[in-house]
Amino acid sequence: MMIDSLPRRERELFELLCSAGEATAAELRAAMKDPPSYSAVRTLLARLEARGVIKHRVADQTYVYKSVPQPAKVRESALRQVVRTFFDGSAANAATALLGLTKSLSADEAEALLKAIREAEERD
Amino acid sequence: MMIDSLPRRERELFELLCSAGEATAAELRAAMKDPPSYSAVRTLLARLEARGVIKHRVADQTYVYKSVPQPAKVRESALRQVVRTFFDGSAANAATALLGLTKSLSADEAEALLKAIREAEERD
DNA sequence: TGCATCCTGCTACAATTGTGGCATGCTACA
DNA sequence: TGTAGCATGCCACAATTGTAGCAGGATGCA
Repeated sequence: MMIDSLPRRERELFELLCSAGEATAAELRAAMKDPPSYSAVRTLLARLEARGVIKHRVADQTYVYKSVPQPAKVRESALRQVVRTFFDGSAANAATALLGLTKSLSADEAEALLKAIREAEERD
Repeated sequence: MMIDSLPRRERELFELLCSAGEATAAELRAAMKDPPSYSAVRTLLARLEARGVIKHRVADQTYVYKSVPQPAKVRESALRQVVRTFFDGSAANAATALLGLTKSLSADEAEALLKAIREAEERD
């Protein structure tokens, strides 16, 4: 199911869907850049569903889509991909770079980071 | 130039190239999954070059390709994309998740992280 | 009850992508 | 010197993707 194997537009939709959690065709369309017709969006969603990467439920006579794979799994594989591609496999370097992009750090966030660091150190 | 606007295979090559720094068609082909013919790879590279996202120099009668945009820029935009898509815009959460993926943490890495955290806190 | 809506399921088709073939040109070495 | 080995530049073409149109079925309200 690997996300990088999806064609451009399907991937865009899938990522949008991951970011939204759940969404209808219209909502997703609104979030796309250069949104094609509503009809086109639905075709793409149908293709994604045919591939088995997303599924829908019906609510109010409208399809509400969501990712089939666990969000956590998708996230992890996306992270690994970035780490491999841009950080020579070093997750730590990637994390450091990420912190460089952070505007502000709440106390909770800082604490969670420190905890994650301690745990990573223990895993040595 | 946005990387997500590239078609599947071109994107794959571009990412491989980012990861390698510089590479020839043959090297890139070797790194691809389900490598198509050498000829196909060269066509893709030519297209990427036509788009202006990669360029080549000649060394030993062979083209050596590399990314046109600064690696740092590409990295940053890739990170931002992941953060937006999978971490609701929170770089700190993404960094924390990244640490959860780390096998081991060297002293240098841990120190760099702590420094980055301190700096992020000061930016508040 | 009839008409706007909004959604869905097809169907269709052009453009882009993915892939490979072939002729040509430069080395290198037998 | 000629022939095998690579690499390049075009060219061609099938498959996939990107995009949209249209018919049909619910819903809601004038």
